[in-house]
Amino acid sequence: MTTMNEKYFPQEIEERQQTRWAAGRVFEVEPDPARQKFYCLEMLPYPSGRIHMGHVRNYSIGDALATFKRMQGYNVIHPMGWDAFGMPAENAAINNNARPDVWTFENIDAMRAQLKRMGFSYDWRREIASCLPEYYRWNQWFFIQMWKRGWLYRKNATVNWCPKCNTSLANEQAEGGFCWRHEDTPVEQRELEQWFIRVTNYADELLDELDTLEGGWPERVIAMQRNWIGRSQGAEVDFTVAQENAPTNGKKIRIFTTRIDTIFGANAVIVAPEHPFIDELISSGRASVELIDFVEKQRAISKEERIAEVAEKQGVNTGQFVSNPFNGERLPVWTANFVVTGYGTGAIMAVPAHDERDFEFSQKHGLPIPRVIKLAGSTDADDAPVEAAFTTKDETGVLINSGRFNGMTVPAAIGSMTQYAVEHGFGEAQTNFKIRDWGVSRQRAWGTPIPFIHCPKDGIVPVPEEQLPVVLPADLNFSTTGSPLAENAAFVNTTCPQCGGPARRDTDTMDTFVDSSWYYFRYCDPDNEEMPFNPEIIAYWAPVEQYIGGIEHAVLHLIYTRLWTKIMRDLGLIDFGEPVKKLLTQGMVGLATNRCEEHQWLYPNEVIEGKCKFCGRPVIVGRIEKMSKSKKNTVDPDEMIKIYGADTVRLFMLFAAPPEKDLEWSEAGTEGASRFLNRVWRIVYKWQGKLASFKDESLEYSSAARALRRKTHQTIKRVTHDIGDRINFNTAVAALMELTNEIYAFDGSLKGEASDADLFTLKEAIEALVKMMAPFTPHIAEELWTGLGHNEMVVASTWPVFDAELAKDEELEIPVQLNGKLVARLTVSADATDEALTRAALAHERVQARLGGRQVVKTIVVPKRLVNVVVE
RNA sequence: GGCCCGGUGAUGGAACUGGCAGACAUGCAGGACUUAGAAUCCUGUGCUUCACGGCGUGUGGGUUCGAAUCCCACCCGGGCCA
Repeated sequence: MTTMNEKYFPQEIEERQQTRWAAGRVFEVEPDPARQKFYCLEMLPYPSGRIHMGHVRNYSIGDALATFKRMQGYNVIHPMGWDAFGMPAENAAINNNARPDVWTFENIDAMRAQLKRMGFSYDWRREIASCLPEYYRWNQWFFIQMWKRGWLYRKNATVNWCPKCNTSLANEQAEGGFCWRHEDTPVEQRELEQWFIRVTNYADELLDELDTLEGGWPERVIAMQRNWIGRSQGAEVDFTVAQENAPTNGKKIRIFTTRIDTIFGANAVIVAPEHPFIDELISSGRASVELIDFVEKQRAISKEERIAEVAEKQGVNTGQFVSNPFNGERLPVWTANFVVTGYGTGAIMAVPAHDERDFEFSQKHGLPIPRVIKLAGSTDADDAPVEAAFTTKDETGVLINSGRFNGMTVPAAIGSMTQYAVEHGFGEAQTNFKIRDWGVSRQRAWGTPIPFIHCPKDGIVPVPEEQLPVVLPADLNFSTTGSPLAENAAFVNTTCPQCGGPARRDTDTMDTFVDSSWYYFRYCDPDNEEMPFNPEIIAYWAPVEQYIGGIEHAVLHLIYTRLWTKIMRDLGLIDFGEPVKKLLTQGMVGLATNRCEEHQWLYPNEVIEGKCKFCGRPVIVGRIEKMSKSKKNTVDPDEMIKIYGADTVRLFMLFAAPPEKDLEWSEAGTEGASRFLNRVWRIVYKWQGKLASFKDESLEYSSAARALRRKTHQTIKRVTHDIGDRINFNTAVAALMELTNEIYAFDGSLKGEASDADLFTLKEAIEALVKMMAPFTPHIAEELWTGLGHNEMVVASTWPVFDAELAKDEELEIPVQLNGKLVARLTVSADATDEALTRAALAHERVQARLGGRQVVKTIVVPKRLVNVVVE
């Protein structure tokens, strides 16, 4: 047993305890069917080189929960790894002539050391790095399994292309027409042959199973995913091109609509600029100069940009006509920027009276705006001009000007008009999704090679599974404008596994979201060389009980990983479809920005008393923003650890705000956290060695001792609830601070020699306090635990259990209200009856004085909480 | 425009189910100890008033014995979608 130092030296004890945990292997776990498991998972970092405060917060939250659950007796798996493929490594290779693998592994080593300095309770034996062939071979294996089943395919597609990344991007990575990594770089459109995973097979399930996540996942993440999947039920209808329009006459343009009930109000058919109908017009020489010009311009702009709200609704009349299959009406065919391919059929019918975009478009181009829906009970004439689009879709809308369908409500008309279209052979019911098949090809060198071979004779042939992994060459040349992988002859040139003739390897690599779609399954069985993981082991550890990460992954990673889970289920590897039971999205760590007129953005330590350190000019303080290097509003976790120790940094992160809210880094707040730890240290130091073990039976407790015991047990109850049920660490820490204050008060109240009962009371309070600190500040808790004479580790000890009898209040302070306004407080024994409370309240002199003889109408008693006297 | 989340002291935040608004912490003020204190300990601290008291959870209304909490309208901030 080490004796405690009088003073708290965090750096010294933190190193000692980290060594002790590693030697004791206390965080290393194996499946144990006799114990209940708990999978605590935090989003794995990209190995950029340094941990930032966002990571520290994310992992401090996860670690607090992991330690708590461990102390509660769960078999807790708590792993960490590296999302190690991606662009920064490649950029380092290009700019600094570094090797991406070397650069990445150096970063991993540096960041692992930082995480270890934080003292997180990871089972490091399970660490994975997605750039290692031992990991990414299973990405390749998954691809081949999917290919065999037709879930992976190739097609020509217009892709979002970022000229800075030199690669294609998924739709999710190109929102608003800009690259997600280069917010100032507009995305270009390119036509490429690409690999796709058939997400649409799973779209219904991805949407419907969101319901099962309610309660466990934040509502807004569920809402974002619902929007993203974007299921819309409607119908497809064929419009036939009019006879006089040779050579396209008799052809059909198929449109998608969710409002077939409004088809009598259509005034045009609008096709996307990419629609084959436009190509036919152009190739047959029937397109006007204006049309060709418009189409060319639109095709160069990303779809996201075209349909952005701010974009003006633009279009050109093709000069062609179609007939409305419901009433034979001749309608002009237009093309417009707000209709795009890839969604529905790439063509719509314009119903200006009942669609806002169509209304705006028709007004601009002077097209007629007939109304076909009337609000039940409306007195508007059926042919009155339409002032604004009217989009009611429920039973209150009734059809007018719609022939035989007049008088039907909107929902009824949708059903019967769809049926009519089916019966007459010009349409069918159709469900569309906004979510696209997942384009997984990237034209990058630092990623998982896609394991296929292009043979001139046999076409696309998967690499035989026994030849996996297809390893990235180490000698990639990055000083090229093209693809380093495609230019590496030794990699590209191979032989066809089927015919043995010369063939070329596919040179695309996988989107890195593939890596992160299943990494936490691999943690459970990280060294498996036969399979991605052993299903029996996964059956024990998965699914994840608690996942913690940033809200920025609400639709990207978190949809892909749900998808991948369903794919793995259908491959027979697992027997469930949802990987994560509870999700916590933590808020960002922010700090106000500082700017000097001359020296631009300044780091916090470059500002001295509101002035620039370099030139003395007053600093312009900006609003609180997410910490970022570009604005220099960052604080380096390592520096904070050097000054305050890891425990203080962790404690501040957990105390300053509830986990899902944004948090402002504050030096003053950190000082406060540090002060608390010192305060605990001093009181434990004072009493350690004196708190010999007593049985508490038959001791006589003073009222002060009874009060402290009550506080101890109430605190255990509260902290257990705050961590376990609410995941609210800030209030849990506040409760521990309250307990500490009470211990100080009790200590100060002791006069002369402390009795056995006093010593027991202190021992009980201090030991509970130290144990409950372990999830937040494990190093100091461990050190104090040792100081208190325990040989076992506190992180391996059991969570305290409260005694309901001891937690009960002896007396209560009951507020008395008069008509809901506070007028007095009663101190009564905890078992006072409602009648006794009422009598005491009415008898109270302040109540009597305020009553002034008025008649008491009634009294309301909330048992053990309040009395309200109601008068006229 | 639609949907969602939020608005509480000087500051971060607390108040779990409609029941004492402001726990805990920061900051500030005062005191103790000290050669000294930016350490530590103690006390005070929503606003207003000499006081009794009055007023207070973005604004206005409502429900209720009682509203930070529920309902309606509005203002402001953030997010997602269009």
